Amino acid sequence: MKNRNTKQKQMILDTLKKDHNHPTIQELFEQIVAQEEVGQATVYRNMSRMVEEGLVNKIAMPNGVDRYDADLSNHYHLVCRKCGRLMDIFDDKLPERLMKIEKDKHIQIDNTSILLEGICSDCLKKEE
Amino acid sequence: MKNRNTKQKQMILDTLKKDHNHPTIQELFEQIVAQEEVGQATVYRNMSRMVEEGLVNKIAMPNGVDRYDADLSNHYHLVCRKCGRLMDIFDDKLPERLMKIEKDKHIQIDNTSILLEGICSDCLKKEE
DNA sequence: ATAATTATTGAGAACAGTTATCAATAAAGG
DNA sequence: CCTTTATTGATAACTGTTCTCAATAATTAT
Repeated sequence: MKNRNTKQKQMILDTLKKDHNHPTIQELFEQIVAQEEVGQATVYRNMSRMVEEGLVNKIAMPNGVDRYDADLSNHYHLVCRKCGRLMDIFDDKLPERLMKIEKDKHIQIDNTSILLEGICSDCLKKEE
Repeated sequence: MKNRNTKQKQMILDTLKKDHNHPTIQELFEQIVAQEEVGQATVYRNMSRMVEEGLVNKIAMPNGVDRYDADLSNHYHLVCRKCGRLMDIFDDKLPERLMKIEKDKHIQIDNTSILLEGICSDCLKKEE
């Protein structure tokens, strides 16, 4: 008798799945509270549990608060220092290289987080 | 008349350079205070400035407090979930791949942080 | 169905790490 | 030296997160 399904938990996951902007917990909380009564402790609790369960990914940000991502596909992120957005970066060769490292260095890699800091393509275009 | 040299600032940088365990600010503070009078606000202030100046790297940890690194060479990190240590990972092919991504995606990458989570070679050996 | 059990919730207190405040100190330059 | 002003140290304030605990509600047993 563990890990019950509650409407709050479902609401939190649904909200994150719809939000493709890698929201913080506070941002998630605001969206959810607008639709339904939820305590923010509940959002914190469920988020960390869902991260443990692998339902959701946490993105540790260099200067600030963690962000969350319901997209579990193998991808990376770029935080743009112009517009501040966190963009998805997909690349199929990077995982191969990481597997090579895993073998060469005799380590076991369970999770990879790659955070690039720089300027996104949109902002680069505008600069010209 | 900006950016003066103080003995505190020097002390902080020296201490970080000697500590190869990617200490947190609190850990740094304890080491420094043992030798000399320093306020912890001073350590916080100088660390964030030194990160801005590029003298030092900040490592955003997934579950917890940021760690710092005075080794500016191009390398990555593995946090071991057995021993908890943060190990350096050097690989010369990864930067090439990232430069390829930079070109392909039309983005500008100023900084790359790669944090692998898993088990270090020492702990893997012990497990057998 | 109904009752019993217990995981989950919500509100707020507590906590940890970090930043801001401000008078005192001490670098840097004249 | 003397002046200027960046930096320091102590502490208060702040922010994001976790903890506490009684109330609630999801599951299991009756």
